Amino acid sequence: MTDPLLTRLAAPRAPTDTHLDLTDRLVDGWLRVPGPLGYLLVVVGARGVRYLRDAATGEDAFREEYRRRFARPVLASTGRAPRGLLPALRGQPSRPRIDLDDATGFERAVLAATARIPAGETRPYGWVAREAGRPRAVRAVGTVLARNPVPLLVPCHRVTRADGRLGDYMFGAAAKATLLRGEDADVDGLAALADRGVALLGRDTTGVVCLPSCHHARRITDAHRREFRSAAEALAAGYRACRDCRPALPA
DNA sequence: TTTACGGCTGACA
DNA sequence: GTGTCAGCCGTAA
Repeated sequence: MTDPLLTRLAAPRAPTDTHLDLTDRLVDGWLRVPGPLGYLLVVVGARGVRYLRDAATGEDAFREEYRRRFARPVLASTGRAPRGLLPALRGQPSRPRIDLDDATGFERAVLAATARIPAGETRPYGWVAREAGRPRAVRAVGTVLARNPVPLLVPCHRVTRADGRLGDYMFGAAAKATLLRGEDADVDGLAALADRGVALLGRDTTGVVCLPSCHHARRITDAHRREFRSAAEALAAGYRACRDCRPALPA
Protein backbone atom coordinates (compact mmCIF):
# COMPACT_ATOMS: atom_id res chain seq x y z
CA MET A 1 0.00 0.00 0.00
CA THR A 2 2.59 2.56 1.03
CA ASP A 3 5.70 2.81 -1.04
CA PRO A 4 8.74 2.64 1.27
CA LEU A 5 10.53 5.17 -0.87
CA LEU A 6 7.66 7.63 -0.57
CA THR A 7 7.56 7.02 3.15
CA ARG A 8 11.21 7.83 3.45
CA LEU A 9 10.94 10.90 1.25
CA ALA A 10 8.02 12.13 3.31
CA ALA A 11 9.89 11.65 6.56
CA PRO A 12 11.27 14.78 8.19
CA ARG A 13 14.90 15.37 7.48
CA ALA A 14 17.31 14.23 10.10
CA PRO A 15 18.55 16.98 12.37
CA THR A 16 21.87 18.49 11.45
CA ASP A 17 24.77 16.43 12.63
CA THR A 18 26.72 19.03 14.50
CA HIS A 19 29.45 16.57 15.33
CA LEU A 20 30.28 16.17 11.65
CA ASP A 21 32.21 18.66 9.58
CA LEU A 22 31.46 19.30 5.92
CA THR A 23 33.67 16.50 4.63
CA ASP A 24 31.95 13.99 6.85
CA ARG A 25 28.57 15.03 5.53
CA LEU A 26 29.68 14.29 1.99
CA VAL A 27 31.84 11.22 2.48
CA ASP A 28 31.55 8.44 5.01
CA GLY A 29 34.23 8.65 7.64
CA TRP A 30 35.62 5.99 9.91
CA LEU A 31 36.85 6.34 13.42
CA ARG A 32 38.29 4.22 16.17
CA VAL A 33 36.30 3.82 19.36
CA PRO A 34 36.55 1.69 22.49
CA GLY A 35 34.19 -1.29 22.61
CA PRO A 36 33.32 -3.89 25.23
CA LEU A 37 35.99 -6.31 24.02
CA GLY A 38 38.58 -3.93 22.61
CA TYR A 39 38.80 -1.20 20.07
CA LEU A 40 36.42 -1.00 17.14
CA LEU A 41 36.48 0.69 13.76
CA VAL A 42 33.21 2.40 12.93
CA VAL A 43 31.95 4.05 9.76
CA VAL A 44 29.62 6.96 10.36
CA GLY A 45 27.65 8.53 7.53
CA ALA A 46 25.37 11.52 7.61
CA ARG A 47 22.43 9.28 8.51
CA GLY A 48 24.05 7.30 11.26
CA VAL A 49 26.38 4.41 11.99
CA ARG A 50 26.79 2.32 8.87
CA TYR A 51 29.42 -0.26 9.68
CA LEU A 52 31.32 -1.58 12.66
CA ARG A 53 34.11 -4.13 12.96
CA ASP A 54 36.81 -5.26 15.38
CA ALA A 55 39.84 -2.99 15.13
CA ALA A 56 42.00 -6.11 15.02
CA THR A 57 40.78 -6.41 11.43
CA GLY A 58 43.31 -3.72 10.56
CA GLU A 59 42.53 -0.35 9.07
CA ASP A 60 43.47 -1.23 5.50
CA ALA A 61 41.38 -4.39 5.41
CA PHE A 62 38.52 -2.54 7.08
CA ARG A 63 38.52 0.25 4.49
CA GLU A 64 38.81 -2.23 1.63
CA GLU A 65 35.96 -4.35 2.96
CA TYR A 66 33.78 -1.30 3.34
CA ARG A 67 34.53 -0.09 -0.18
CA ARG A 68 33.78 -3.51 -1.64
CA ARG A 69 30.57 -3.95 0.30
CA PHE A 70 29.10 -0.47 -0.05
CA ALA A 71 30.74 0.53 -3.33
CA ARG A 72 31.98 3.78 -1.94
CA PRO A 73 35.17 5.00 -0.30
CA VAL A 74 35.58 5.81 3.34
CA LEU A 75 37.94 8.40 4.76
CA ALA A 76 39.37 8.87 8.20
CA SER A 77 36.86 11.01 10.05
CA THR A 78 37.75 14.31 11.60
CA GLY A 79 34.58 14.20 13.67
CA ARG A 80 33.84 12.65 17.00
CA ALA A 81 31.68 9.64 17.69
CA PRO A 82 28.00 10.38 17.10
CA ARG A 83 25.69 10.87 20.03
CA GLY A 84 24.89 7.71 21.88
CA LEU A 85 27.45 5.47 20.24
CA LEU A 86 29.95 5.22 23.08
CA PRO A 87 27.32 4.66 25.80
CA ALA A 88 25.66 1.98 23.66
CA LEU A 89 29.00 0.20 23.30
CA ARG A 90 29.41 0.34 27.08
CA GLY A 91 26.09 -1.45 27.43
CA GLN A 92 24.08 1.56 28.48
CA PRO A 93 20.54 1.91 27.11
CA SER A 94 21.43 4.34 24.39
CA ARG A 95 20.35 4.26 20.77
CA PRO A 96 22.72 5.90 18.33
CA ARG A 97 21.27 6.41 14.87
CA ILE A 98 21.98 3.46 12.60
CA ASP A 99 21.88 3.73 8.82
CA LEU A 100 20.59 0.53 7.23
CA ASP A 101 19.62 2.07 3.91
CA ASP A 102 21.75 -0.42 2.00
CA ALA A 103 20.08 -3.43 3.58
CA THR A 104 17.40 -5.49 1.84
CA GLY A 105 13.94 -5.76 3.32
CA PHE A 106 14.66 -9.18 4.74
CA GLU A 107 17.94 -8.04 6.23
CA ARG A 108 16.26 -5.07 7.85
CA ALA A 109 13.51 -7.28 9.27
CA VAL A 110 16.09 -9.67 10.72
CA LEU A 111 18.17 -6.87 12.23
CA ALA A 112 15.07 -5.18 13.64
CA ALA A 113 13.89 -8.40 15.28
CA THR A 114 17.36 -8.99 16.70
CA ALA A 115 17.43 -5.46 18.08
CA ARG A 116 14.30 -6.24 20.09
CA ILE A 117 16.00 -8.98 22.14
CA PRO A 118 16.48 -7.55 25.63
CA ALA A 119 19.97 -7.33 27.09
CA GLY A 120 20.86 -10.43 29.06
CA GLU A 121 18.41 -12.61 27.13
CA THR A 122 18.81 -14.86 24.11
CA ARG A 123 16.59 -16.03 21.30
CA PRO A 124 17.05 -18.85 18.77
CA TYR A 125 17.66 -18.21 15.08
CA GLY A 126 14.25 -19.69 14.38
CA TRP A 127 12.66 -17.11 16.68
CA VAL A 128 14.28 -14.31 14.70
CA ALA A 129 13.10 -15.88 11.46
CA ARG A 130 9.54 -16.00 12.74
CA GLU A 131 9.65 -12.44 14.06
CA ALA A 132 11.04 -11.30 10.71
CA GLY A 133 8.02 -12.81 8.98
CA ARG A 134 9.92 -15.69 7.31
CA PRO A 135 9.56 -18.59 9.74
CA ARG A 136 11.35 -21.05 7.50
CA ALA A 137 14.26 -18.80 6.59
CA VAL A 138 16.23 -19.88 9.64
CA ARG A 139 19.41 -20.54 7.72
CA ALA A 140 19.12 -17.22 5.93
CA VAL A 141 18.87 -15.47 9.30
CA GLY A 142 22.26 -16.92 10.15
CA THR A 143 23.60 -15.60 6.87
CA VAL A 144 22.28 -12.11 7.57
CA LEU A 145 23.65 -12.01 11.10
CA ALA A 146 27.01 -13.34 9.95
CA ARG A 147 27.36 -10.12 7.98
CA ASN A 148 25.57 -7.83 10.43
CA PRO A 149 26.90 -4.38 9.47
CA VAL A 150 26.64 -3.14 13.05
CA PRO A 151 27.31 -5.94 15.54
CA LEU A 152 26.96 -4.95 19.22
CA LEU A 153 24.59 -2.14 18.21
CA VAL A 154 22.30 -4.77 16.70
CA PRO A 155 22.98 -7.46 19.31
CA CYS A 156 23.42 -10.55 17.17
CA HIS A 157 25.38 -12.10 20.06
CA ARG A 158 21.96 -12.65 21.70
CA VAL A 159 20.88 -15.05 18.95
CA THR A 160 21.68 -18.65 19.80
CA ARG A 161 21.01 -22.12 18.51
CA ALA A 162 17.70 -23.85 19.10
CA ASP A 163 19.33 -26.57 21.20
CA GLY A 164 20.59 -24.02 23.72
CA ARG A 165 24.20 -23.89 22.56
CA LEU A 166 25.48 -20.44 21.80
CA GLY A 167 26.37 -21.06 18.18
CA ASP A 168 28.81 -19.09 16.11
CA TYR A 169 29.63 -15.39 16.21
CA MET A 170 31.43 -12.85 14.07
CA PHE A 171 33.95 -12.14 16.83
CA GLY A 172 34.18 -15.78 17.92
CA ALA A 173 32.10 -18.01 20.17
CA ALA A 174 34.11 -17.05 23.26
CA ALA A 175 33.35 -13.39 22.67
CA LYS A 176 29.67 -14.26 22.40
CA ALA A 177 29.73 -15.84 25.85
CA THR A 178 31.74 -12.95 27.29
CA LEU A 179 29.30 -10.38 25.95
CA LEU A 180 26.32 -12.27 27.31
CA ARG A 181 27.92 -12.65 30.73
CA GLY A 182 28.63 -8.94 30.67
CA GLU A 183 24.88 -8.41 30.30
CA ASP A 184 24.27 -10.64 33.30
CA ALA A 185 22.94 -13.54 31.27
CA ASP A 186 23.19 -16.84 33.13
CA VAL A 187 25.18 -18.52 30.39
CA ASP A 188 26.15 -21.53 32.48
CA GLY A 189 22.67 -22.03 33.84
CA LEU A 190 21.22 -21.92 30.35
CA ALA A 191 23.80 -24.41 29.13
CA ALA A 192 22.97 -26.73 32.00
CA LEU A 193 19.29 -26.62 31.10
CA ALA A 194 20.09 -27.29 27.47
CA ASP A 195 22.24 -30.26 28.43
CA ARG A 196 19.26 -31.74 30.24
CA GLY A 197 17.09 -31.19 27.19
CA VAL A 198 14.99 -28.47 28.81
CA ALA A 199 13.70 -26.15 26.10
CA LEU A 200 11.07 -24.13 27.98
CA LEU A 201 10.23 -23.12 31.53
CA GLY A 202 6.69 -22.73 32.79
CA ARG A 203 5.15 -21.22 35.92
CA ASP A 204 2.45 -23.49 37.21
CA THR A 205 0.56 -20.69 38.97
CA THR A 206 -0.09 -18.85 35.72
CA GLY A 207 0.19 -21.52 33.06
CA VAL A 208 2.62 -19.37 31.11
CA VAL A 209 5.66 -20.88 29.43
CA CYS A 210 8.83 -18.94 28.57
CA LEU A 211 12.11 -19.34 26.79
CA PRO A 212 14.65 -20.14 29.51
CA SER A 213 16.46 -16.79 29.25
CA CYS A 214 13.27 -14.71 29.52
CA HIS A 215 13.31 -12.32 32.46
CA HIS A 216 9.99 -13.82 33.59
CA ALA A 217 11.47 -17.32 33.59
CA ARG A 218 14.33 -16.18 35.79
CA ARG A 219 11.88 -15.13 38.47
CA ILE A 220 9.99 -18.42 38.72
CA THR A 221 10.57 -19.93 42.15
CA ASP A 222 11.71 -23.52 42.33
CA ALA A 223 8.41 -24.64 43.80
CA HIS A 224 6.48 -23.38 40.80
CA ARG A 225 8.94 -24.01 37.97
CA ARG A 226 7.88 -26.58 35.43
CA GLU A 227 10.36 -27.80 32.84
CA PHE A 228 9.40 -28.78 29.30
CA ARG A 229 11.46 -30.53 26.68
CA SER A 230 9.42 -29.21 23.80
CA ALA A 231 6.73 -26.74 22.87
CA ALA A 232 4.35 -29.62 22.17
CA GLU A 233 4.88 -30.88 25.72
CA ALA A 234 4.07 -27.46 27.18
CA LEU A 235 1.02 -27.12 24.99
CA ALA A 236 -0.22 -30.55 25.97
CA ALA A 237 0.11 -29.52 29.61
CA GLY A 238 -2.18 -26.58 28.93
CA TYR A 239 0.41 -23.83 29.00
CA ARG A 240 0.31 -20.72 26.81
CA ALA A 241 3.24 -18.77 25.40
CA CYS A 242 4.69 -15.82 27.31
CA ARG A 243 3.75 -12.58 25.57
CA ASP A 244 7.20 -11.11 26.10
CA CYS A 245 9.55 -13.83 24.88
CA ARG A 246 6.99 -15.43 22.56
CA PRO A 247 8.23 -19.02 22.33
CA ALA A 248 6.84 -20.84 19.31
CA LEU A 249 3.99 -23.09 20.32
CA PRO A 250 2.23 -25.27 17.74
CA ALA A 251 -1.12 -23.79 16.76
C1' DT B 1 19.43 -16.88 -14.72
C1' DT B 2 21.86 -20.18 -12.05
C1' DT B 3 24.72 -21.86 -8.42
C1' DA B 4 26.98 -22.20 -4.23
C1' DC B 5 27.14 -20.97 0.37
C1' DG B 6 26.40 -20.38 5.12
C1' DG B 7 26.63 -17.94 12.79
C1' DC B 8 20.68 -23.39 11.37
C1' DT B 9 17.37 -27.26 12.39
C1' DG B 10 15.23 -31.66 13.08
C1' DA B 11 15.49 -36.42 12.21
C1' DC B 12 17.89 -40.50 12.34
C1' DA B 13 21.70 -43.41 12.96
C1' DG C 1 25.63 -38.59 24.21
C1' DT C 2 27.69 -37.39 19.25
C1' DG C 3 27.84 -37.38 14.08
C1' DT C 4 25.70 -37.01 9.60
C1' DC C 5 22.36 -35.56 6.26
C1' DA C 6 18.84 -33.43 3.82
C1' DG C 7 16.05 -29.51 3.79
C1' DC C 8 15.56 -24.74 4.10
C1' DC C 9 16.20 -19.80 1.91
C1' DG C 10 18.07 -15.03 0.93
C1' DT C 11 22.39 -13.29 -1.16
C1' DA C 12 26.33 -12.62 -3.95
C1' DA C 13 28.93 -13.79 -7.83
